[in-house]
Amino acid sequence: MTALPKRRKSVRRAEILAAAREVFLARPYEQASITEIAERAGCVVGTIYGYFENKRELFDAVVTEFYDGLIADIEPRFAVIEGTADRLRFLVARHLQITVDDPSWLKVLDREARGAESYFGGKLHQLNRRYAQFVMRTLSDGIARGELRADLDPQMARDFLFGGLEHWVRNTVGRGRRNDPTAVAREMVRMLLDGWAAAPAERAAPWQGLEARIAKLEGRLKPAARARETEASK
Amino acid sequence: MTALPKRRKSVRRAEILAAAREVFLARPYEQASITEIAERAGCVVGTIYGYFENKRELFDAVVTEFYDGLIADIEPRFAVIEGTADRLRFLVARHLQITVDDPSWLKVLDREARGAESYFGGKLHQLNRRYAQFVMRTLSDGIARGELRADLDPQMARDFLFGGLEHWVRNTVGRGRRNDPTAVAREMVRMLLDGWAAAPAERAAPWQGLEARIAKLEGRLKPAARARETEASK
Amino acid sequence: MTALPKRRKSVRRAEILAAAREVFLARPYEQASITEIAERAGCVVGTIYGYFENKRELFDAVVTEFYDGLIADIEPRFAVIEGTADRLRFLVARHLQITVDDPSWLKVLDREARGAESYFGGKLHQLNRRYAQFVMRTLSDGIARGELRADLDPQMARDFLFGGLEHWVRNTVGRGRRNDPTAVAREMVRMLLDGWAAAPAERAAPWQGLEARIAKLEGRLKPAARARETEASK
Amino acid sequence: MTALPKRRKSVRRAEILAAAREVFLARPYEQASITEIAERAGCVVGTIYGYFENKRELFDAVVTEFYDGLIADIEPRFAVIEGTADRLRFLVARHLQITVDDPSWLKVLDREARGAESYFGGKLHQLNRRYAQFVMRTLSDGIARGELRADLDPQMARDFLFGGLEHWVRNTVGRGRRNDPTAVAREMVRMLLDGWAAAPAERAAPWQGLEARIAKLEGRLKPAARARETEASK
DNA sequence: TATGAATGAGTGTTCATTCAT
DNA sequence: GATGAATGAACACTCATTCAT
Repeated sequence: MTALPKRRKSVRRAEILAAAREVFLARPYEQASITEIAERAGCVVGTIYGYFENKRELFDAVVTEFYDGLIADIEPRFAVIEGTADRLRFLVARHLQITVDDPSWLKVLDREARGAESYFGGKLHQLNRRYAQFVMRTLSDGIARGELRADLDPQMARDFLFGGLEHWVRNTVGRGRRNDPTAVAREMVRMLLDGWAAAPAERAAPWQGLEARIAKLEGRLKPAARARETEASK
Repeated sequence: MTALPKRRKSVRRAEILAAAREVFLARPYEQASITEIAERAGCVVGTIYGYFENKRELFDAVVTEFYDGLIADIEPRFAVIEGTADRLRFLVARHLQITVDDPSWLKVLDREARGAESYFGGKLHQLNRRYAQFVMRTLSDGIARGELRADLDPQMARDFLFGGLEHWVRNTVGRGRRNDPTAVAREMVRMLLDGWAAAPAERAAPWQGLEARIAKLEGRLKPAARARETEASK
Repeated sequence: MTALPKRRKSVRRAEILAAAREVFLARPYEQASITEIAERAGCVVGTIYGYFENKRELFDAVVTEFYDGLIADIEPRFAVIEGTADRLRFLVARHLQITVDDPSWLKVLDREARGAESYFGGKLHQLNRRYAQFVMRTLSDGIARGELRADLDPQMARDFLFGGLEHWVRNTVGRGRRNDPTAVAREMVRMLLDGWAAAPAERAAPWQGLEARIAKLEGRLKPAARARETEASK
Repeated sequence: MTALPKRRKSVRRAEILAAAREVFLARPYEQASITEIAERAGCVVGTIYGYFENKRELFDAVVTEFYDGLIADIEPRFAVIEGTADRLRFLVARHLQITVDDPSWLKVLDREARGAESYFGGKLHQLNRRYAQFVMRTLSDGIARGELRADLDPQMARDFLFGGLEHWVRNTVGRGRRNDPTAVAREMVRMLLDGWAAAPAERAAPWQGLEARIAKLEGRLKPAARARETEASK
């Protein structure tokens, strides 16, 4: 009899957003219909336009919400990891975890988010940059600390990291295969890091001094002895 | 009212194909319209259906034509390159060349790979596999010859190569920046190859011999001299 | 540009239904176009799809409406008629009355029954069965009461009744000739009933009693009178 | 090497006709396509228009061919049957035989042939009339010979015969049930003929005279006796 | 603020028919 | 006479968006 407490705008908005997320995860943008979103949100189409300008803005809001959650989840945990390899393993595993939580998210992000011509400089691009910053920071820090080669191009490295993840997910998870984020992350980072790592002091040490020592030694030897040495080294 | 002057079937087909290529390069599949293709081809929609069963088949024909040309171009040149690094540099540079010829191609290819669920096992997937075979062969050969680590996962490596290329292209060319395929390819391959390279055991060979030479040399020297050497090497 | 003034949903629905009835009565299903229905309903095609899922459902709704009205009209009047002949005359006359109200109805009904292979078991088939039940009940009751031959096949009888009506209507009304349902029904039922009627044994009852009365009477008369009677009856 | 003997026009025409028959039997008129007919006939669409004005004319030719064959088959056999019942049984059985030979024919004839508004007076109507003449002749002859009631309306009887057959076939054969033309024909004709038959002399006789006799008798009786009779008849 | 009926331009696809070769 | 490429109007159906209530 007494009216239910009036729903605040934010509640309604959240309902619509939740419904939109469901639908956008289930269908490609073009095929996702406002009508279906309204149905799931328990309101009518017109109502949605009271909260969002149009379909695209609603989609952007859904993606924003996702990125915000993702970044909020990563931030504090990332902050306490120091080593370059550890950080990369964490970030890669966290990225792969997305596909475990809902395999559709990466599809949506890759396919739809970057589809629009207006992507660069847009809202979604900013969000993606914020997310990618974790990797960029890891790489710059790694270079600064000497854990990564000084001549590594961080942009390029980032592209190969995310691009590789995208393709691997598409070919693996996209085909219905399971994956263990932690184990896969370890393997990926190992593969990449061996190439991106700065030549460690100890790795080069064994032979860096040798040439010099040999030269010195050999210089001292008699011509005869030297001749014999040359013979033996064949 | 009256039909255009008759043309040879193959000519008309080529015109439609060319028009379709233009349109499919300009818009995502869903947004590309048969009507627009017909307009650009200078015929009516009905005519197109005399040459292609439906929109999807037309799209497939466009992509097939592209892949066929690409593969035909690569095949003979790839066949005469032997070294793993050389092969990779060639393949990466050739891939980047696509974006120079028409920056939209890779967008189309990637978009559609992500598109229809029927992708895997389909026509386009086959073509993509044929193309990717150049990389896969390079990787297997590299492993067989000991130029790449025996425990390298070729699928994963391929995913990171193509995925990385895709992202890099999107972020670079996609933003209207120019690129020099050869130079970029060199940098990319260097970055990846240092990590994919064969394990230290084989790679160390050049300096493993040095140890022996040093030992021999040092064994011959007087203890006094040896003491002095040790001092100097600090 | 601007929407027509809002109407109550049921009103619009009725308008569309009425327009659809007109069109479906005028053209075979395949040739009836949604566009034309929309025009007659005074709305755009899209509006129709707000009320009906698709063309078929709209058609079914039109036919359903018709059958519902027909059955509702027949039911109470049929309920109070007992004799088999009376019932049949009523049902046949009512059926013919349809053609007087709108000569196209029977064409539509027959056409569609012959149409989709999915007819049997479908919605329309159910409706047709409900309607045909009046005849089937009449026939079974008639057999049960001994007014119809025990070996009459009710299905076959029903087929000949409705089939005959269909052909007769097609050849008579279909050619623009008028008909008086009541008179024609009487003639039809007479034609059929003489054949479907119960066997002579039961039918003879009315005059079987006469024999007895005659025998009694004659038995009282003088032989002379009786002789003369016999003579005269030749 | 030597050219095959040129096909005469009639051969080509027959091929097209045969192909058209196949297609029109397989699909409703609207869905039967000239292209498919051309394919089955081993020629191209254009060729067909060299032999037939348009699709409708081709359809009519197919139906004509069918009716011609049917009539030619019936004519000589019908000519030697005299009795009304025998003739009807023959005609009904022959009609049902059509469904055994190819169950689609009656569907085609009923659905398509009479669909066109231009049916009456048209070619197909003429053919149907010729076919129906066998029944009409049987009925008139039957009346003339006294085998059928003088007041039987032959048109109406014919409609019920063919209409009944059509419905019965639709409900029986159309549902995939088998039928034995001869047996079914016997049952149908029995059902109809008992009703259409003229009242045989002996059937009416028993009571036709009785009334008269009773009247006479009763007229002679004394009022007292008559009173008693009335009492008893209750 | 919420509603939801109406809009109308849009989609891919079909096919009988024509006519230049 | 045969060809078959081209036509072009027609089709059912969709859906983001608007706006009077």
